Amino acid sequence: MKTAKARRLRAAGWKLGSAKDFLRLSDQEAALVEVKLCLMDALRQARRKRGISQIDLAKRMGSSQSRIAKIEAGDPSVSLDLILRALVASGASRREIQETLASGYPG
Amino acid sequence: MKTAKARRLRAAGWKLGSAKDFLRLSDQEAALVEVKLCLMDALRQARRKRGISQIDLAKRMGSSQSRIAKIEAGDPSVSLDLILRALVASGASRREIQETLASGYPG
DNA sequence: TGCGGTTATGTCAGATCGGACATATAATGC
DNA sequence: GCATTATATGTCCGATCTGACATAACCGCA
Repeated sequence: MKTAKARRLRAAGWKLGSAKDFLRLSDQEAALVEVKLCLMDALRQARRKRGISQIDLAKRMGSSQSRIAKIEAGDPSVSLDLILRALVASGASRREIQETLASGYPG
Repeated sequence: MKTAKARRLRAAGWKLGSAKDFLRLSDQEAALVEVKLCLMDALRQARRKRGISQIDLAKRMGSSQSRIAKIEAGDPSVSLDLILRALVASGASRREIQETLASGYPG
C-alpha cells in the first residue's frame, strides 16, 4: 500500500495508527479497511437489489436508519460485525459475501 | 437452526437476544456466531501452521496474549474485527479465510 | 522435582461502537 | 409549489470491546 492510499483513507476519517506504528501495522490495517469498504458497498447493492429501504432493513435487524446510512457511507464508526449483520439481514447470499470478500482482501 | 444449537451457544456464553426478539433475530445472529466460531478455529490453525506463539502474534498486531487466547477459546467478548485482524496478522491467505467462511456461513 | 516457555482465565479502566433522536438534504409524485 | 418518502449527517449516552495486567494451569525437558 502506498502513502497515497493511506492519505485517502485518512481523509475519509479512518485512523490508521500514528507515526511510529504506521510502518509496522499499516498494511494489515489497510487490508481490513479495504475489506470493510467493499462490504459496505456490497450492502447498498444487496439492499437495492431487493428493493428495501434503509428503514426496512433497520427494522429487520433491530437497528436504525441512520446506522444503515453510516454503513453504506463507509463511516469509520461501523464495525465488521455490524456490516455482516446488515448483509445477512438484507438477504445477501453466502456467495455474494464471499465474492465481495474475494475482491477486497488481497493475497 | 434448532433450539438445541441455540442452547449450545448459550451455554458457551453467547447471548442470543431475549425471548421476544429470539424468534425474529435468532437465525441471523446464530449464523454470525457460527461464522465467528469458525474463524476463531481457523486462527489457531493458521497460527500453529506457521509456528508462532500467541505472544508473537499479539506483538505483531499490537494486542496481548490473553486476547489471542480468548479469540481461540471462542470467547464471546471478541469482535469479528479482532478475529480478522488476527487472521491477517497471522499470515492467513485470502483463500484460507474464504474457505473458512464457506464452511461457516450457510446459504 | 524445578524451570522456562506457552496457553488459559479473570478483572478492569479506557476506548470504541451502537441505537436513538434531531435535523438536513435529496428524490419522487401530485 | 408542496407533500411524502428516502437518505445523509451530527450528537449523545449506554453498551460492548480491548489491551494490559495478574495469575493459574499446562507442557516438555534436564
